[in-house]
Amino acid sequence: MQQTIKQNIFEKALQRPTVFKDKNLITPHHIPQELPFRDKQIEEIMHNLAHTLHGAKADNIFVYGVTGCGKTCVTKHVMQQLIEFAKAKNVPVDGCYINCRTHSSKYRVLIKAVQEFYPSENFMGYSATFVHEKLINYASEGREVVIVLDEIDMVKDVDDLVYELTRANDEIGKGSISIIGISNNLRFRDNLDPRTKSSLCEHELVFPPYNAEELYEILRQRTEVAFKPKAVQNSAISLSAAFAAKESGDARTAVMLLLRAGELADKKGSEKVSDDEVMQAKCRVEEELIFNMIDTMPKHQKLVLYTIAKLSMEKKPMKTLAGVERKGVLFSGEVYDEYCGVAKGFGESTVSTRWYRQYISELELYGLITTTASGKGMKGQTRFIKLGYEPRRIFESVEKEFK
DNA sequence: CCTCCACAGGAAGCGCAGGAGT
DNA sequence: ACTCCTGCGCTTCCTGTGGAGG
Repeated sequence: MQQTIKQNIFEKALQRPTVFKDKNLITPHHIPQELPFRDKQIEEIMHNLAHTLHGAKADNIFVYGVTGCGKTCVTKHVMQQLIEFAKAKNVPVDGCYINCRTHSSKYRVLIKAVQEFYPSENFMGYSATFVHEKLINYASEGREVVIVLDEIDMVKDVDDLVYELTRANDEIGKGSISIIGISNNLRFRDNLDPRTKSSLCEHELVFPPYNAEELYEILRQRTEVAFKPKAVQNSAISLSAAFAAKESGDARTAVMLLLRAGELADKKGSEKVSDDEVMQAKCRVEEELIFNMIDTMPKHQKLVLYTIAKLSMEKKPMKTLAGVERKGVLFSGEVYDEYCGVAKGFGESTVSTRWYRQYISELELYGLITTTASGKGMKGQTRFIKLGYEPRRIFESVEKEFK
């Protein structure tokens, strides 16, 4: 006997009420149509690229500013507009966007660019000269080509790359190649070869970080399109903006915060995103960051952190050493001894005390622990170590790995 | 005052893996 | 395919520091 087919489990997910109208519009990858507070930058890039529409080479531009200040968004936006316009007017202008984090050498960048211009062919494995020629040929057909190199500081042989691309213009008769380099590393520019610097930085553009009011406006605009009407309280937007502004003026963080807050509201079945959800989302985003960080740590650093968490939880009655008050505060030497025991327990070797101290300084740098130098009343010199985060969560997450 | 303790942290060097050059 | 080079993770060794104790 056949039973009636049960409702598909995903049906329930679809029927579930949500605060979102279109969630895609509030992910950090989405490029919005409007880019507030960046008119000046858009104008400047646009003016420069407009030369290409008259059949002339555009200046190379170097764009820099901290993460999440709109560099990539603005550049992509202007490029998109340029190419759309050129296509509509039938002007031979073309361009491509390359993220140098994934294409981190001259060769890989060139391959990627040529691949964009000849999508039907495969150039992987061809010699660097061949790829170079192919790119020149493409421009020589009378095209003004603009290549955007995002995170350009990640390219190992960046001097070679910029030299080759700028020099290519000497070989091209009609047509040109221009570069837009984007970086959030402010020192990168100063470390460039002087010749590279002068050719890449014909035009420089600085993107300042957003302040709280600007972030508020950005979030408000995104909320309007991504969330259902009145689903997000104004105070929740302000709070997200304030958190992000305090950290670094990073719009990406602000957007992520609001996205997570929306997801939390959905999970709870709430129709509104309030301050509470934003606060919780902030904790979650922080937690995600912390656990990602722990995830990528070397094994023994994890064990050291685990030991600190373990000892902080145990809160052993202190060895009465000159009456030092001890609330979750540990001695450096004591942690090392315990760590050796813990490592043995897991069947692991141990690192030397020197390297252990290195790990401790790093953990402090990450903000996972705080240390203070021993003052009076202590024999010799040591560091007091205190965990800056709830020990149980760390303890459990690391323990899972070694069991 | 000298020595010891219990560390901090710099410098040098070692073994290894992975990439570049030939 | 082979060697050479380089960066990384780590150890060993060393010097420095400041209170405790003889």
